Amino acid sequence: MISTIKDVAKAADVSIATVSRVITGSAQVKPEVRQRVLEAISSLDYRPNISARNLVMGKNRTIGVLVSDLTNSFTGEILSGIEEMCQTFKYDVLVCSTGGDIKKEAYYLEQFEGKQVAGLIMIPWKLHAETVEKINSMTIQIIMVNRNNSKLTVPTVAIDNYKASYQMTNYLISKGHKRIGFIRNSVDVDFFGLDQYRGYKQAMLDHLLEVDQRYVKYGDFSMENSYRIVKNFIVDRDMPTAIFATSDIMAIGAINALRDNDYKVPEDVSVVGFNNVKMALLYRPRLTVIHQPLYSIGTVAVKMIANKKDYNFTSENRVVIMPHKLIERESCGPVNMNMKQPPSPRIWGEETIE
Amino acid sequence: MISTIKDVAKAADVSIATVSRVITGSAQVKPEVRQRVLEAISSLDYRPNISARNLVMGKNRTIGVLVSDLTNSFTGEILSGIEEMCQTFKYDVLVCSTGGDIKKEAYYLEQFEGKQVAGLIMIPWKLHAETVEKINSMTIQIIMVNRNNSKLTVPTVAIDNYKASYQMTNYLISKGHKRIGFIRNSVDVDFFGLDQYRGYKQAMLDHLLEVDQRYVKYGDFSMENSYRIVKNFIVDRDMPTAIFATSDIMAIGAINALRDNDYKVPEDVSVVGFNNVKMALLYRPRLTVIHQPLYSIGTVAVKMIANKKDYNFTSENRVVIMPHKLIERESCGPVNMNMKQPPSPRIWGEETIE
DNA sequence: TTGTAGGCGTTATCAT
DNA sequence: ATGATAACGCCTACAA
Repeated sequence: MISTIKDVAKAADVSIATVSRVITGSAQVKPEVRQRVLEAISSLDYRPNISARNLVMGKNRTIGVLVSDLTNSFTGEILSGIEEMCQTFKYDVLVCSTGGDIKKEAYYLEQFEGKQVAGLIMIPWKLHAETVEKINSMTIQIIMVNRNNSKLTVPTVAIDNYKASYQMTNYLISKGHKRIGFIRNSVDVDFFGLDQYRGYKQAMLDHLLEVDQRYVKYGDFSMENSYRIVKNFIVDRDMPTAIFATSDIMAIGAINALRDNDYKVPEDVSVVGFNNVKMALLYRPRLTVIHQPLYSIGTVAVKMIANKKDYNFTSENRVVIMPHKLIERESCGPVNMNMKQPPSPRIWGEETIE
Repeated sequence: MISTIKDVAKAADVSIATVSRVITGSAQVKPEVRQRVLEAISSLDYRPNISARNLVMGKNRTIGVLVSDLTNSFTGEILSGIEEMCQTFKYDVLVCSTGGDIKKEAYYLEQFEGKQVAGLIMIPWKLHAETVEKINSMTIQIIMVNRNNSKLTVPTVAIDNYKASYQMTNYLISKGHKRIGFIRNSVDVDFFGLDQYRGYKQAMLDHLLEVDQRYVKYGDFSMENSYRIVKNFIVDRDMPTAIFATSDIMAIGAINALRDNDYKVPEDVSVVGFNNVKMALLYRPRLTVIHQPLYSIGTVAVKMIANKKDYNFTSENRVVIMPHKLIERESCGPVNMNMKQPPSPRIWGEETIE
């Protein structure tokens, strides 16, 4: 049987008010009484009921996190930062996963509102127009992670995707590449993919290079899709000399497609990634990438909720930009002018996870 | 301003009891009244206060999850199963991460007890003796995932690590390997590492093969450590023909060390992994592994809490065994009797994540 | 079918 | 320093 504050009061022969004082430390209690209470607590194995406490306190020390995919290490690394910072701020972390399902997204948004969480951090794959509207009209504090959009009015943490992409494209160009494949994401209204594409385009333009739409493809963050995209480059016998994938997993998919067809990376084709998840370093060749401070992004998101006043968000001043950097590793080299074409395209099975 | 059930009652001109009835559906309400209430709810944008509801219902629809590492995709995949099943059972998922810190482990165990969660699922790296004791004496329902121990008295979900390991070792032997390196984990009292080692040993014994302790090493689930272990095999000029790593990441670390020194996998040395996280398939060569149904393990853990009575746990009958399988891919081949030794061991930098 | 009222376990505001 | 007691928002007998 679970014991309540009343049981403790009875056992220690004091009022419940006194018990409450010793557990909250909200007021002085005579040491000997305090001792009696403490003993009663431990002998009865008493723990305060959180629901009751939250109810009377009118505040919910929990932060909700709404993610698209928990198995993704990108999510995991941000989540890790969120969790750590919540520990220091004494927030509970409530996690829900949508799998990218827009219905679930709407449902959980309402659930979280019902729970009246202290804040909600969203780590979505893509931003649907309907969701954006809903988000803007929510009464709870929402922080958007790594996604942005002109219609959005809630605070956001992200890197400067435009600059990062511009920088990486410049780097590729500096290595002599002119035909640069670009695997982007998130059609829709999402600024994530848009900013990255703009950065790529501008860098090309600044070097008087043509943006050839045959080389600009839409992925969906999956390795399978980028594998297919590169496979089509091979089938079409029209391979760019470098491929800029806007996620590490997509970069790996691209390299795998290349390798499975006897292209060498980076000798024949250079491939670069985006994010710098752990796998970017585990994979061989190690990926040259744009590094995003995922863990820090998570911690900042929590701070934005905990110290809302300090940030003083307005509709103009609502996005916190985190630093990124370009990390040179092994998957990118100088352009190879005489890239060999394989004798003939092969037949491939699709890659799937058993 | 957040509205309560009273506001709704006033707006709809009924009692709060009636409002409560329409939101819970616990009793019949005249359709027109019901309609009025519904309208009031939506116009006031009312959401029931979860704390109040939980308080009066005397139950806490939340399941705690205590993990060691959120960035690990092993954790992510189990968590994903947990989350999904919690959705269907209408549980909230409260996540805490310890980073393997035993103090934090104890702290969170108490926190969860205080919250009186419906159940607590633990996904630890290793099982410390002190923790085991604490776990056994807890009043809340705990489910242990993927770890076991003779001292433990709480329900557990896991695969049969002994059989899995036995099977994999047999497979290696069937490929002609006799000198098989084994990278194990979790010293302590943990059955996880122990069972796997026993399986390896038995398979060797059953084939009259010597278990050479020079080839049995302790990793810590990290890629860095297994990299170092294999590097030492090279330095010692004493390389087994196959390496059985008890986690995929450690297998990748082993392969990377091999590759960085011009050993070919699987031509020169075979390497196999354990778990089958997504990376096992993304990496090249694709890893031959023991597959663990991580997602299902997560779902089962939740079911064990939700349908506790059905499982009828006793101290003898407390572990639920999930099916595993051996998946043949590319990282393991027949033994190479004439494995070349590199001219001389090189100097390596340690692998670190920036 | 609907309303009244008691109680869930806490915290906090009064007195004392 | 301590003890009554009134909230907190909700559910549910019990009455009407």
